[in-house]
Amino acid sequence: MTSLAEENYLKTIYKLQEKNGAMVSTSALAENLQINAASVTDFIKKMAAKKLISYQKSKGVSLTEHGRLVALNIIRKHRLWEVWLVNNLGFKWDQVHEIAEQLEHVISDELIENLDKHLGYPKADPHGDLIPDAKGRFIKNTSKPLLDCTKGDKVKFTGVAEHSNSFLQYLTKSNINLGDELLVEAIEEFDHSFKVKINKKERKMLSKEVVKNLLVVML
Amino acid sequence: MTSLAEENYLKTIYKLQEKNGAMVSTSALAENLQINAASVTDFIKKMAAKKLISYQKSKGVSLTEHGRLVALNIIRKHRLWEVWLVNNLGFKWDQVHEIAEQLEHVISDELIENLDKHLGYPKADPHGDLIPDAKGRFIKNTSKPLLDCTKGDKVKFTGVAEHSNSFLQYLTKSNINLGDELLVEAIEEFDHSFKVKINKKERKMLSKEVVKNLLVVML
DNA sequence: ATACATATTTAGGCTCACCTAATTTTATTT
DNA sequence: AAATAAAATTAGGTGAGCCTAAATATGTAT
Repeated sequence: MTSLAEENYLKTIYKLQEKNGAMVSTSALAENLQINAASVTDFIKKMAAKKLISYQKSKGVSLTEHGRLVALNIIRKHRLWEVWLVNNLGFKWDQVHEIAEQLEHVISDELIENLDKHLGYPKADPHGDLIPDAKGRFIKNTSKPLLDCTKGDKVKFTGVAEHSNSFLQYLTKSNINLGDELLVEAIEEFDHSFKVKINKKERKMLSKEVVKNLLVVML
Repeated sequence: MTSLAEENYLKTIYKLQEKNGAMVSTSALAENLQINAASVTDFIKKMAAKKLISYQKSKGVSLTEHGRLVALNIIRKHRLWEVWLVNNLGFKWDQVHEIAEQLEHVISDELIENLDKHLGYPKADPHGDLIPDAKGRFIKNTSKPLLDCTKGDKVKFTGVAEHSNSFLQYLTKSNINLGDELLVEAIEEFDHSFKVKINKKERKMLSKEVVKNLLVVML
């Protein structure tokens, strides 16, 4: 029903809408999909005709309710596959994105439901991103950037706001892992770096750039 | 490197070569791929140019060594995924083909090696078809059709020569499963049907059409 | 060997998802 | 408000992988 290209457009529009609000521009789409803007204009017209998105000429696109559900289904599949790759196949969290980008397009509702069951109905993927259910619903998310915390806060590291391999690998080699307890011992006023205690053991300095991208929940 | 279409052609050529000998005709390919013969002619020319197959005009095609290795790699992936679907996700042997047809095209050597390991390096898929290793090598296959057995033979059911859902479902509802021990108690001369004892318990009559498609090894 | 049937190839065309170059629209600066 | 820059669209074109219809080659029966 929806082609590979359509699925990739929908997923990208969804993510850009999450990040920047309602309307997604042609150029933002082109940039993120690595496709020429002229091609994007072409394609979004066809998607609008299929009622996957609504398109206002020169103003950008947004997902229709239908398009949103299709996008969430792809995201659901992507994240479930990532869980499987990490938990069952021994991949690291910085190795699974590309593979999941392929697996997410495999079509079989039964496969996905069986996979979900097999994995124990996980609520989040290896990066802490929440996994929507088959109807596109998320559990409530109470996480926020560590940056928003203050001295003395005790929190749990539950996700990342930045998914680049360099950031993920930085965390891995710093031995900071999902689920770790972080205690904010001090915040340097000058550069907004944090001194944190990890799992009641190690102390670490984290730059503002890092704490901005660590998502945590209060303990 | 190889496209989805190329992979499907290679796989189909491999299977037809296995079944009918060296040369595969345009029409056989067209029929099996459900593609118009004219399109096939077109496509095989391009594949020959890429040295995936050798093509003699109006005579048919055969795999080059390179093409054969690519084909075996797809088959390897297909069969490993089938094992996973049945052993880990709870699918039945008649439900996995279509899903594996999609999964087999996912590209990641590391994924396949990790999957192989995760599954415990299986030697055969849920239908008893042997799984080639990463270099395209099979273990030696000693199976033969039950039809070739004689009265008194005690054998193990290890595979099927016919993969249609109707045959697989017939076996399932007859409670005949891979690994079962079969004892040939009698062979009816008239219609070549077999009377067999299954797992030292049940007796069953099996038509010639059935015994022809049951692959067994001597015990 | 000729006629006929079947298989294969050639020729021309289509859709999908992309492209470049040129044009138009929108936003920003002066 | 006019000039300029940036974004978006239009127009025309490409390759992959398919199609139909027509032409040619191959195989079989008489």
